[in-house]
Amino acid sequence: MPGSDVFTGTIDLLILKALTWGPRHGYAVGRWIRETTEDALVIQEGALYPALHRLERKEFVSEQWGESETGRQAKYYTLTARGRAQLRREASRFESYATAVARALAVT
Amino acid sequence: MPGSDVFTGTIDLLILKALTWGPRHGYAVGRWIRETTEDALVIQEGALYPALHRLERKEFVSEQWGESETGRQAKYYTLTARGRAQLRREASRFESYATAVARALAVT
DNA sequence: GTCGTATACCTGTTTGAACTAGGTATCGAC
DNA sequence: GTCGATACCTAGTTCAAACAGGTATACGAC
Repeated sequence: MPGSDVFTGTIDLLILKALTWGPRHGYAVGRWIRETTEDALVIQEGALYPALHRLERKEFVSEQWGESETGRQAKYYTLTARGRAQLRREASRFESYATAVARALAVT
Repeated sequence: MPGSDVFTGTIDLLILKALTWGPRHGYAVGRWIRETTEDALVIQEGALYPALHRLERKEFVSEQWGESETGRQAKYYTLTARGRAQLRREASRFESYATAVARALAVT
């Protein structure tokens, strides 16, 4: 993960979160992450699309081609039941992890 | 990062933090991380020692052989000025990153 | 005595996520 | 007509972390 812009593992988590309100296409997922984190997290396309395919292989999301708001063909991703469970697991793991690190950093 | 036990990049951060109170040897660094995070973070030795060598190469820490509390030879690591600066940078990066992710996860 | 456990170090190999750096194509605006 | 935004893709590279071993000392239990 050369540049280390992103902490490994959080991309999947954020993608799953982005899909909690219904199907979204890949490009929109990336935009959602960038926007809701106010540019603090920008997922490169070379990381985003492989991550989506990875999640599809693991059956955390399913794919459907559809039409985007702009009238273009786009691949929509839908959170599966397994994906929803995975999101809960990963979110709680991230939180306890972040808390643990923050606690360690706070030691004086 | 196979098992995904640890979010990439945080090992270095925690090692640097562990050295803020003076020199510590590698084994003690690993123990400190495990103890202060109450087993939430257990750094494998196969990740810990290479990380220490990496930080040494980058001149964030320096090495000195010494005697441990148990009277054994042990390699002590000391935070350099550059290491201290790196710790500040990485700690603040982690905090803003964790905050951004937490904010995204909190969206309803 | 030797057996297990904790201490203390090490590295070769593999894995795989993220990055780099390209590529294709459509559409509206200027 | 070309520029930017949208929308998708993947081959190749990097390198942190995990895996899976290894060495050696000290100490108490048995």
